[in-house]
Amino acid sequence: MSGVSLIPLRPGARPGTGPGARPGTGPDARPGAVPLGESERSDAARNRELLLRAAREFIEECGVDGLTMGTLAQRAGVGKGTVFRRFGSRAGLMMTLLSDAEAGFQGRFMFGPPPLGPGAPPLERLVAFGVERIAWVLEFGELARAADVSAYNRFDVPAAVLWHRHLEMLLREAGVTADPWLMATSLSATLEPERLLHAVRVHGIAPERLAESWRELVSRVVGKA
Amino acid sequence: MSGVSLIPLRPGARPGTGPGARPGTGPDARPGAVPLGESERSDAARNRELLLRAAREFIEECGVDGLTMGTLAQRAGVGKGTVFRRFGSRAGLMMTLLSDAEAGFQGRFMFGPPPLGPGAPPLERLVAFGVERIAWVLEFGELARAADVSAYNRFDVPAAVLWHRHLEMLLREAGVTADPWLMATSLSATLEPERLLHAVRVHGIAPERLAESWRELVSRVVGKA
DNA sequence: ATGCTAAACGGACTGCGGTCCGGTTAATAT
DNA sequence: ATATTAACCGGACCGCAGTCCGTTTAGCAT
Repeated sequence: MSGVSLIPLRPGARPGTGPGARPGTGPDARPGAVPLGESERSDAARNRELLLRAAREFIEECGVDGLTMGTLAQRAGVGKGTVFRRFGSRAGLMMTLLSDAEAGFQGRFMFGPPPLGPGAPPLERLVAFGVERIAWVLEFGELARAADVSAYNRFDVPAAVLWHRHLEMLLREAGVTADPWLMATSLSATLEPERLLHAVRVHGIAPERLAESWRELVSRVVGKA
Repeated sequence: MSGVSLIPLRPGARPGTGPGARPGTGPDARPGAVPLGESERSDAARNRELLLRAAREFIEECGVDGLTMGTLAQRAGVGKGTVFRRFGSRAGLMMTLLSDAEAGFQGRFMFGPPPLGPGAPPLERLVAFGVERIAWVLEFGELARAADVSAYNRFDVPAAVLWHRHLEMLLREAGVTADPWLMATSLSATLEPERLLHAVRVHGIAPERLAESWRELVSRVVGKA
């Protein structure tokens, strides 16, 4: 429970107010991006912590799918409106819950030691990225699935954009000249939580096999098969 | 409005009764797979046609997202329960609406003329499959998106299993020995309606560019770059 | 025609995500 | 201490997907 995302998962800058908050209605109105540095009222901060703690407890007991916004509000002893003001939506809540894990992953592939971080050859970094991501999804995928907002803009969440750019950059460095943007899109698709979880849970695919297939795929894509 | 799926989109054999119908409760109970050949009561058939017609009209006017089950029932002049008994769920309704287009696509890649159908070299068939699929998604993707049931088993819908097997077979024929099953999974992921639609609608990617990238991808995967 | 029964019908009902708005309170200025 | 006010609070409310169950009816046997 510490650290803030290097790149936030959600567009809104503040950890509390999500994009779901109504724009421009009533005194609560606040533009999506706050100038940063604005502080939170003490009761708001207290309730946020209360809610996050309650949410984690509840998920521990009943699983991600068992958590409803109403129950959470009740359990935390606050009104339902408060939950939605803080997190914008159920997906927003899940993103907040994920933000530490996400920040850790981002930190490792951007600044960490090779081969995941900078310093290794691009192909090795690509392989490491996928392998690490697969492990990450196996650990946090349930939450990640619940954090997927249903609209298209699921791919425009800052974290997703960051992974995509990272993949695209590595592809370019590896010498892929044929539409690296779309190639990165295809690679991202391969690493989607829903599919990965399905392969493991329903078809009993071993994680190592996923990793090996990823290695094969990226090797062929960069032409070093 | 003719023709029935070669491989149904939904597990239930009958065009009406979906998997969502409660199993074993009350007189309506009917096992998922009916022995086939069982006939439909005339009022049921009439209402099904009524509902499908109304649904198509409504979608024409208000778009897929504008269609709610309650409104549809009202518009067709039947009860809400009837809509759900017929189609099981909103996703089931959408699948039914898609079934003609889906059957057409299936027929073309399984029995149609090369290069999509049998007769062409596997790589060419792979390329054709993706290109055709991209065009299909651009036409029916909105409906396909709404037909995606939210659970994992979205990938276990018969039609999805069929595409997957088709891709896997072509990969094997093309000489891919490294885990064709997972490779087919990655390729399927690339062709998902949600991502394709996002690329086109949000990022303004031209369909030809999608097709070209697909060609590049499969070429590299089969090692004929 | 009449009676029987399984299937179909329909609308009230539940639970959930998400919104609204009148009342409350923390922070600041005086 | 007191006044001011912007932010926050809470729970009633809405629309929608999906379920339940008492009622009706098509199809068939007599």
